Amino acid sequence: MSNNDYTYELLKTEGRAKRGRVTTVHGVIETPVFMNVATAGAIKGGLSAEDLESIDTQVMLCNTYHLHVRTGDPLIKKLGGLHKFTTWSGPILTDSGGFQVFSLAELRKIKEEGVSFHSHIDGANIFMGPEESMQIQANLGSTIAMAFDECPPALAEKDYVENSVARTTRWLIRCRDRLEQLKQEEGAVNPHQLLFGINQGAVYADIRIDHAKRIAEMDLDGYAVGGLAVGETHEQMYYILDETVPYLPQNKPTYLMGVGTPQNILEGVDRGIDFFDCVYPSRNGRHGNLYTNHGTVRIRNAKYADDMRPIDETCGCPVCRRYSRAYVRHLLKAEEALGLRLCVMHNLYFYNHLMQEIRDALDAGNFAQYKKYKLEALAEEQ
RNA sequence: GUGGGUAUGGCGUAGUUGGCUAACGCGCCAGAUUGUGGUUCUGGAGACCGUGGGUUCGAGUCCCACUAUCCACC
Repeated sequence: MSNNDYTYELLKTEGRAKRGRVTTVHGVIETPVFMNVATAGAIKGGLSAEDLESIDTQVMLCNTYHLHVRTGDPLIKKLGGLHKFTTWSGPILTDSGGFQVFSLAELRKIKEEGVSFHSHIDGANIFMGPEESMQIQANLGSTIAMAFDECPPALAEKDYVENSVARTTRWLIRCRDRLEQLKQEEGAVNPHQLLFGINQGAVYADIRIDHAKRIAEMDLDGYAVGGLAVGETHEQMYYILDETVPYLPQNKPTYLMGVGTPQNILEGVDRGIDFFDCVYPSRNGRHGNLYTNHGTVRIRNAKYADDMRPIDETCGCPVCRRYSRAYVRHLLKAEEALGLRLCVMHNLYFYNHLMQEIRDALDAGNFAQYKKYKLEALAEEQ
């Protein structure tokens, strides 16, 4: 299980907040970090690998399920793996497909071996379990593979969640064992591939804690908290993090899956989270909802038609350094692809830069102060 | 000047043989979206139907005049 090319250094703490540094075969990740979501190997909205470099992206997140059903992981392996294929040479994390599978599958189709469901592309029958997910992720050769888990609905009954979490634990053991085999096979794309386990348990703190203890014993490369931001309140999410994260190893990266708003991220960092990812910056960008250091800008609104200021006068991103609100608005209205690209670039830079500010604050030992200031600034009206 | 056509929310239009709180698209405004089933979804505001008369129980729909505008002709 040990991996000499992989380290997590805990550089500094403030309360439970962690400032860390992850070293992988694909480069260093300064944490806390926001991973940029590139589901099918590219950020939606037309961003290239070069664009990601220009907005200080550290980690690209790709999706096992999507790459499996379209193009296919065997072909990507044949072409040299996901890094060579996309030309993104930095760290890549692949989601296991668990989340998609459970949004596509009926609950009764879940069995001990795995899940059968229909492809959203052509309706083809697909079966995916721990071994299948690991095989796909090994073919892709990502830096970090995620365990195949079940993400129960937020409103699931407690006895359902208990059974589900027990199965997720058994699946985790199978994931670990299968990935170890795959990494040692001749011609493995990434023999140094890392595996993160995923904590589940919905909003039941006792289940979460038992599960966290159980998977912490497995000495995995990192630990995610999954199954949050799926319909529960923010208070419930923060409560679960308060209760659960202390039982995950402090000397390993922690990852809050699918979260979230800038506010969610500040609260997550405060509770000991290192990794985040979310579709918000890219999706909101495509919809013309832009983040600034002083509230959000709905760039499609008429009041920006003759506004020659940048999207955010305090932002140093390539978009704000050059283009005006009026022009960006015009591009969206005219359905020019460049409009989407600029909006998504700005929003991802905003998130990446937010994480840089958070790391700077942790380095300086004033995260608490920074968080208070930032939450107020984010709540401002434009 | 003559003949013909058209006048409906900011814009473009639908309104059946006159019949319930005048519809739609765009635009505008406001929400939603959290390990992406790829320019999304939901809601809201806004029109005394060019003006003035007339017919009728009832007119955006029919009649008259006026005004504006378009086309053709002189």
